[in-house]
Amino acid sequence: MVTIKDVARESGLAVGTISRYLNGASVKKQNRETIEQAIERLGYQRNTLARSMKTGKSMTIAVVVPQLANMFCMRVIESVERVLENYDYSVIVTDCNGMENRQTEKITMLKNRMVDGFVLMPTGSDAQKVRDAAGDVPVVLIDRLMDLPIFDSVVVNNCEATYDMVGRAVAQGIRKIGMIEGPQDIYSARERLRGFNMALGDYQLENTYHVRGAYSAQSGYDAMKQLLGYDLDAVFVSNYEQTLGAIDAVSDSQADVTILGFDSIELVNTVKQPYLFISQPVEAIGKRAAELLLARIRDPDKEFVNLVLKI
Amino acid sequence: MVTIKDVARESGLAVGTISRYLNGASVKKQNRETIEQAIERLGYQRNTLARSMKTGKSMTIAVVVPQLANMFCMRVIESVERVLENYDYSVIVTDCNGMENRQTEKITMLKNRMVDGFVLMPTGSDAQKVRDAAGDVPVVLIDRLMDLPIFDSVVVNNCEATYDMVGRAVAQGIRKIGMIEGPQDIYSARERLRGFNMALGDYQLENTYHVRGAYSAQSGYDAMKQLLGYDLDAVFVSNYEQTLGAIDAVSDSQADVTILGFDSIELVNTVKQPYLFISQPVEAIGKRAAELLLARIRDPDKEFVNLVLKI
DNA sequence: TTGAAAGCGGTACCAG
DNA sequence: CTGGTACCGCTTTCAA
Repeated sequence: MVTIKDVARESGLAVGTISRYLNGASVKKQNRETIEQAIERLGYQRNTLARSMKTGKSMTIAVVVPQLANMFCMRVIESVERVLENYDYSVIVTDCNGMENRQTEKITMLKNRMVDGFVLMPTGSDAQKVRDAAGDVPVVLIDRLMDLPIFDSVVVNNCEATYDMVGRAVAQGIRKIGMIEGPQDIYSARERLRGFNMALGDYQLENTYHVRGAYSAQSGYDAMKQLLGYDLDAVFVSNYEQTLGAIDAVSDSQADVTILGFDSIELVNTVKQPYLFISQPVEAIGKRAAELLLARIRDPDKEFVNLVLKI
Repeated sequence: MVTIKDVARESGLAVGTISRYLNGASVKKQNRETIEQAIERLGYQRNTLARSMKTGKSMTIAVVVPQLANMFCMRVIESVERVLENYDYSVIVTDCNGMENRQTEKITMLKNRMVDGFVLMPTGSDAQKVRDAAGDVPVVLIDRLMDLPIFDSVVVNNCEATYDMVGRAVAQGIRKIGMIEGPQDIYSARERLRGFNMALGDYQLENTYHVRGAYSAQSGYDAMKQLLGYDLDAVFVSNYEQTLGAIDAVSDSQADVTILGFDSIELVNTVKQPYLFISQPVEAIGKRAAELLLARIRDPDKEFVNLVLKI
């Protein structure tokens, strides 16, 4: 490994001078050229680790999500990255496999690697645990809120969006609507349920049936199979994965049920059953999260900002 | 930040002793307890950066892919991670947005962060460029090969699998088969085309039409629209994203065409058109790649291993 | 502007 | 088994 010392020796200058050159401080023109040549000749590359150790910053942001194989997460992250790269931050991604203690471990490990900030789609809702793991490194929450308002965050108006979507269904003459709920320890699932129940009340809908399931296709499938036993015009499904399963179930049973769900699914046009969906602004979520994080890094003591994007 | 020195002071021992304790060397029982208490009291956490700097290893593996929002990539990565975590490696993921120079940049940056190895789903095929960027850090290729055999790799038998699938279609009486090719700078696209052409010859299939497209749904849609202008029983589509578009196109046109493709798509059961597919062993790809990488890290000078998984 | 030297938080060697 | 210390590669004073 060729180090700054090698460059110093090669160019006949002091290490400090090379360092200052590397960091854009002013260096006599002649020396600058000597240095550039030496670097070129030696193929020197700055050791980011050593640098981070001195400066305490790594110019790296970590994104932590429940799982990688999730299109919603990944699309949000791509957006986060697009913003952050403009500010010379690198983005690294990790998942915690939906396990809260793994999440804590990963955050701790990343903090000890001196990442400068976290974008977190949280698993569990113990904010204090996250805060402890992250130390004083900024954290921005996306998609889900936790039990304490001690982070910046970007979420969508799940409750209202759900409410509105039921409204649209009602406007189409649909009145018997079932629901596949998500896990109630997940913020979005709770909010969507809340919105659904509000709509039930306001529109005076009756004959409704709820089944609770995990955020997975299998669970969506099973839940839908159950609901198909009832006399229902439509079923609201709490998330993307569940929707995949639900559609499969309806298709299997040749049933005639409108599905209301979150996020457009692939091949949405080829699905036979009527499917009304709410599109989440993935691009905007990522962008705003990145911006919040940058702002927080600049000013660690500013007030928390909790963004609710209207769908 | 609480350092090893603080722990030394707090416990009245020398830094060296603390370090040795941390690394699992033998420490007198009494001292061990003192240290543990001090660590507990102070909330000490080892600084991974400093450690990496001394040891030259970071216990981190980087996975670099063309894009994050790609289920195939992510499922492979999850598998990689499952293996590597057993060996105490952390996995971080980055994408290069399908740009070769970005890929080089990312690899360089990660090397300078002292990652211990790369799992790379390459963009472009300039192996030397990757080797230069990675320095002497091990690289294992997945899914795609490059122009020089200077890396370990795990790919599937794209050519044969494609050939066989066409054979199966022929066995069903299908003879007029079109093809949506992938970008020919991508290994898998070339191999699949090769397999397809071999089948054309061996089965003496005629009336075939090819359209070349990008690995994207839009491109698959457009290509299929074109092909639907011909008299075809089936169309072989080169990858997952293209297939999504192709199915959409067929559905739009109410055409009656069997689609042959790679990877099972979501909602595959609800798709009206007949769809024959080849499932890639994502789990195995990731597992084998991780194992190759571990082996290479252990023995940097062993011969390159190029695995071709039979589908 | 530059060189010399003191660290950043660890690890590893050496003498005891 | 322990303490002391040099050093990893870089940044950042401090004098000159």
